[in-house]
Amino acid sequence: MKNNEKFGDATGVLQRERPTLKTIAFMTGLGVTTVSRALKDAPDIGAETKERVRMVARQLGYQPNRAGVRLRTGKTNVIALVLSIDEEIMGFTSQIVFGISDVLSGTPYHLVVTPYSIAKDPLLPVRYILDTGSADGVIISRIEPDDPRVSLMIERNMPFSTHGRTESDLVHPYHDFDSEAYAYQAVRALVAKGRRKIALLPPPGRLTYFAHTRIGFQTALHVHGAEEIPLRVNIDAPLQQIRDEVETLMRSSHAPDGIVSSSAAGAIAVNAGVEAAGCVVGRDVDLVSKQSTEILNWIRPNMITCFEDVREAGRELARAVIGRIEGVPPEKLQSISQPVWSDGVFD
Amino acid sequence: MKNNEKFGDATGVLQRERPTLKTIAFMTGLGVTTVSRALKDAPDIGAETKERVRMVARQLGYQPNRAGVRLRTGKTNVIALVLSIDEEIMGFTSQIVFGISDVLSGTPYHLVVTPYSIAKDPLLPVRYILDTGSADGVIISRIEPDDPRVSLMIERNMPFSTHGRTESDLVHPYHDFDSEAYAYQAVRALVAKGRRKIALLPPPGRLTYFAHTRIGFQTALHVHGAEEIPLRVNIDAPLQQIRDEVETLMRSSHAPDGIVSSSAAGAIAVNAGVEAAGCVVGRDVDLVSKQSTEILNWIRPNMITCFEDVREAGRELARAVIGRIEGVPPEKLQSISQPVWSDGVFD
DNA sequence: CAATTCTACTGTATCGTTACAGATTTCCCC
DNA sequence: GGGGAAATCTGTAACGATACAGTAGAATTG
Repeated sequence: MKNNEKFGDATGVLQRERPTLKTIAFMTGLGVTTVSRALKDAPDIGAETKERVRMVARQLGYQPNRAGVRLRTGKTNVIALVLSIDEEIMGFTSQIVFGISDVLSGTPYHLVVTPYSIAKDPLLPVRYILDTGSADGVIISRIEPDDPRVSLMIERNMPFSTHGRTESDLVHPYHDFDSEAYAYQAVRALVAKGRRKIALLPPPGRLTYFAHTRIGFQTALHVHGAEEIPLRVNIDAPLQQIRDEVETLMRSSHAPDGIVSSSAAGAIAVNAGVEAAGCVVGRDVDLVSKQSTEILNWIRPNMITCFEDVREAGRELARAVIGRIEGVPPEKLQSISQPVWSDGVFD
Repeated sequence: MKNNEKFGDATGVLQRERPTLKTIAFMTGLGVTTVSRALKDAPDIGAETKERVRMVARQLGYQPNRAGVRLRTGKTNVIALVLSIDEEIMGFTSQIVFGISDVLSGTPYHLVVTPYSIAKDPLLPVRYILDTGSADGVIISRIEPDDPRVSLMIERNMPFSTHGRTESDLVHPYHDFDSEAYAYQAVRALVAKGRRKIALLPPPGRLTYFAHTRIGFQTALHVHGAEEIPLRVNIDAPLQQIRDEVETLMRSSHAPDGIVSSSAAGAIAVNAGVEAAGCVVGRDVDLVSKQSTEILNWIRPNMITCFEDVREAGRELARAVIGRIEGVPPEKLQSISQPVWSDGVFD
């Protein structure tokens, strides 16, 4: 018996080799197939046998060999997170990674991080994953209204979820922050403070939530009778450029008395610009921003901030891909999180 | 011939199936083994054959099936990054991930992120990787002087690199920031500004770089004739606690006139504490911090800052593990990065 | 009680790759 | 021209898991 090579050492010394189905089969006296089926609770295996197999497996610390499963079934047990390296630096990435891990840690899935540069083709990493079948599910961010990655993955039948929405009529799982509500409420908060000349530091125009932000912003301006002071940068611009642009604006005759920023890093640059122009946030101008950590409040307590729970977003996204892998219809895997304003903004 | 099932479609329509060695073997008329060996440039394959195989492989967009390789050879082509979820929030994690990816993107390695909580056993994730053989190499951080993960991985012969050093005599690859130099130079900078009563917000005492930091700090105090004002928190404490501690200290009779922080987030809390006590950084007290983004300078331009290039650290760490995997001796895979002070600190 | 169905289990082939032990052909040398 | 080495190439088995098509024996049925 060939098995003996592996099990012949009856002295009881350290069993170094990693246990496989064969090990369990040998120990229980069953066939490998039976063991395999017993461990997945197949209906054609006797209850007592299952129990016995499970006990031995537990005792040996058996963990299925991922390569074996993957080769035979095609199931990788991998979720790929496709990240832009140009993503906001301030904790966004780590929070989303940790959020995803929160959920995956209770599953057999591993998280593979696949960064790309928006300077190159954003389709590349997705194509790679599709062509090599290297993941069971994919999470992407920086979604565009008609994102080619979304249509590609749907066409190729790859489960995925997106951080952000598209605007095509392709139905897919997503999690998104309600940027329209955010912008609307931001303006409302400024108006409540008596501000009427309001500038917006928006997301890049390519991304879907740019439109959401603008709609909320403009609606609120209209409803509350405020006026937009145009600003010619977005949050993807270098901080220095945002600062300079804001400084110029603040020194001009049409300086805003309120500014809404779509990112924490952007708000920091805006604040620097305001101060460079000799103004003070909270006195000459009010500044609203969203943030994924509490950092802004530590820096300038009189900034008006709302919290976007990116870690929870990560959790939602992970739940969504897994749901999709398990066959849940996409329309049941969509969620939108609401802005949470810090104390005192709205009462 | 069984192959025909796969290649019988002579109409030339879409070759959807992913190509394997068998595909190439069929197209070139060679054996599977030959193709395999040709692609790895084995010496017993004819030059012309190799060329032909490479051409066909390229043309088909052949990519070796990772599960096949892994099952047969045990090589996973995976680097595992083991991260504490309690890691500094401000971009540390993302920078290190992107740095590692910079290097891995030119290799067949994928990056798997494995977070853990320091509340639980830090050995767990490492043990899991060792027991399941799920990576060819591991990167860990938050290194302790006698880190059990290091001895475990050496014992089990798992290539790894560490962000931070140990103090045992186990030789292993690492990358570290020179915290001793940082603390020394930080004190020197404060003394140069006329400060003499200096407090330190150190790393947690468990970690190796706590000692490095303290040595640099105390040496500089001694050399430059300054005095330590004790502070009873470390950078792992909640920001609120740091703030309160600093505020109390600043209000006391033995308030420091200089503070050195070992993290950017810590510096923000320190600054808040200083201001809460009615003092101003740059006037009543000078504050030195290191940071991995430029954020502090945007917030409080008169903080004294030095830059720790965490992304480059990620690159170094990735190069180091890969070196180790390829058999480079560990002592050749050690590096220490020096603090880079912002303009004007030292001239 | 023979025929059928059920229950519980098992052997074989296979996924894609590579290690290993040949096999075939050519070439060289004495 | 026979022996042997060198140069190329190839078939088989194996890694660990699972799909599938059985099989043996017990239970049920008419």
